[in-house]
Amino acid sequence: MAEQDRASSTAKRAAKPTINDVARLAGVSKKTVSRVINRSTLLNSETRERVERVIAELGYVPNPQARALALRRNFLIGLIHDNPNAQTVLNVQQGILEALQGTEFELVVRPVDRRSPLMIEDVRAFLSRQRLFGVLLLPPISENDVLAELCEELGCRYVRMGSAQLDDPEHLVASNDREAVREATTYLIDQGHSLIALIEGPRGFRSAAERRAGFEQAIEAAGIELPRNFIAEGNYTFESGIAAANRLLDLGPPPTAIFASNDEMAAGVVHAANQRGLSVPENLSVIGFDDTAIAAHIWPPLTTVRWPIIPMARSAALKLVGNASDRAKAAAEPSFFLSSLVRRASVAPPRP
Amino acid sequence: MAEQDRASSTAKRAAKPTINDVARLAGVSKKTVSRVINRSTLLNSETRERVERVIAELGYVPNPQARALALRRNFLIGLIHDNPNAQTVLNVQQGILEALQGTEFELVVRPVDRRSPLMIEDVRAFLSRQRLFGVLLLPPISENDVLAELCEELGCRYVRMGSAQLDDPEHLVASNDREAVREATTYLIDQGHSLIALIEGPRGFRSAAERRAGFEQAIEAAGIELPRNFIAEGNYTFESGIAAANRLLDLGPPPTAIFASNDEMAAGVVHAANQRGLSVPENLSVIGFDDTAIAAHIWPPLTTVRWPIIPMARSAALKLVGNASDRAKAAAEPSFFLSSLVRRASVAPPRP
DNA sequence: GCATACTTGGAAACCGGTGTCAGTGTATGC
DNA sequence: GCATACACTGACACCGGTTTCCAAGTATGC
Repeated sequence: MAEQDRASSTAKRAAKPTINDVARLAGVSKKTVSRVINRSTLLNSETRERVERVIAELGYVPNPQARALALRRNFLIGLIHDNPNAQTVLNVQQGILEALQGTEFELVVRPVDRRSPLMIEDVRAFLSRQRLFGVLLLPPISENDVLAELCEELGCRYVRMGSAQLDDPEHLVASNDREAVREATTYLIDQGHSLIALIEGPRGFRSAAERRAGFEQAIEAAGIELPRNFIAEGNYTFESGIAAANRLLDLGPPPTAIFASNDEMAAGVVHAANQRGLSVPENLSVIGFDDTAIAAHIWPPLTTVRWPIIPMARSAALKLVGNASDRAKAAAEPSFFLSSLVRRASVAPPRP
Repeated sequence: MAEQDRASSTAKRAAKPTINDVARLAGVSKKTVSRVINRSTLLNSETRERVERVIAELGYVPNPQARALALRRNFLIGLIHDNPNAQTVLNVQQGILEALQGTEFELVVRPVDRRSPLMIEDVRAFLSRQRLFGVLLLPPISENDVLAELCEELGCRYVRMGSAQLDDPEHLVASNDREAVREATTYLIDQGHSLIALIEGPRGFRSAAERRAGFEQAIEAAGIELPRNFIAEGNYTFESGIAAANRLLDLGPPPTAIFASNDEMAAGVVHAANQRGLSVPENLSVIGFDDTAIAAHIWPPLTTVRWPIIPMARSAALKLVGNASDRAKAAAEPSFFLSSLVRRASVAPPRP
């Protein structure tokens, strides 16, 4: 019953020419056609031409499912992420697709819920079901070592993106968040600020720890002594930025500058300042991190750290698929990217 | 050479149990295992149990490529889009994935460039190569009839999303943009505005035309006579919103309220107003469209039209995959969604 | 008790490609 | 002129599932 149903529902689809049709019309064997498709060098140019003519005539396109079965691997790259920022995720997708352009690989997206206890099992089911060629892991979930081990266990290639230490260039594409944040904080200090607060990312995230470390290094280097509660925690969302800003601005004395660990939270800080009748940058300087679209689009335009996520994603994807054909090239793909400060209008010297 | 290389590169991957292993260990034939997997009713419950035990023991998962080959269809849904708004695209992905949750379908994303002359050929290559189960088309590219015909021609199921007329409920999920914009414009009129400008979307887009029609209906119903140049064109980006706002605010007299055809452009209007020292909503009222994250995140929070894109995407996906198993259910899936006004803080009566 | 219908399970073909290996035809070496 | 090497091609098995077809077992009707 169910079987019949399924059969009839596919019956209407147009029958496509197969490799057998091509072989028959060209008067050669399947294998020869396969050789033409795969650019084998062991081929008489006359035969190749004849087969190619038939292929063009028929509009033959190899069936990727059959290929995947015979080759015991498919051409799907997975993107596993739980990043809350839409622009970041889309930028990553863009970078990956740039790298995949012209190849036979396609991108399958898989958002997951970091907080779900079933997350790991969910990913396990996904990976064993689909047997992807490989996966890319986006921060913050890329920091989860269990996930990386799961990939190893299931024999699935993977590349992690993030601000982690450069301990494994084959599986990691990273950026120098720590130095970039130090630079940004030093910029605030150079502008004359000494009451500088930090809104950090969630505890347990390497990116959060790296950014905090950069902040603290700069503060320490300047010999500044900060009140303990000048470090607030957020969870990378706009709302958490508002909440953290309100906590900080209620302090006595309040900070004259706030570094938020991503743009989303920085936008929340600007929002909270506006709500309180404080103007940015006159009453409060703000710096964000990421340089996503929102940074340029709010008022005032946000001074922020540009995180080169698109090149990072492209590089990660090349590393992943390059691994298949050209290991050397894949290994040569850069694993480390530099973030840098973008100066816009949300920073000014503190009012005397 | 190349063949050898490929073979060796896959050799390291863990060998997974196949249906043959299960059959052998359970002491039954492949077909019986297949029947268990596919929940066929023609099975002794004792046999089923035995097979299921072996499946669990081995951790057997059917190979989707082999299934796809045998069934002559795969389990991939494509999302073809050229939407400039990250939040919209991600919301759509979220809606689709909610619908696909628990099914064997996966989502493949495919951004395209609407302006490229190769776009159609690009999509054709994509569709004939991958032989997807079906595709979802996002606006604005969903309005391209050539694309829909291409899907028909290639025998690829499709569902279009957009603000188009409800002419084909099997292939379309739409919203009532026109009425929603009329409502929003009427709200501005009720607040006392009569110098109301429109920033419309690009010519040739049905969504742009629908929204403009709603605007004009409201203006006409109120008996307002607008200067011709109170309708400016944008292209749905933040920057085009700034440019259009500057053109409008340079007019004499300038508008006291601006309706922008999406939030991105509305944010640009707010940005431009701030740059000119105008405050929103005191000196200028602004309404957007979409209710994406940016609407709530800029200051002041944007009054906007909520476009129920997530439920629309979910419904579109259900329509697409439901089509396979349960035509009736798919047809029953709603094809029409209501947009409604969300009142925030960017609208106030005009200053006397 | 036997014919019949209905379950249940297996053998073999098939989906559309790729890998292995043997066979043919031509160039080269002696 | 014959043996050998090499380039090219095809027959066939195989990837891991589903489907067709048939046979055997079992329940039911008479």
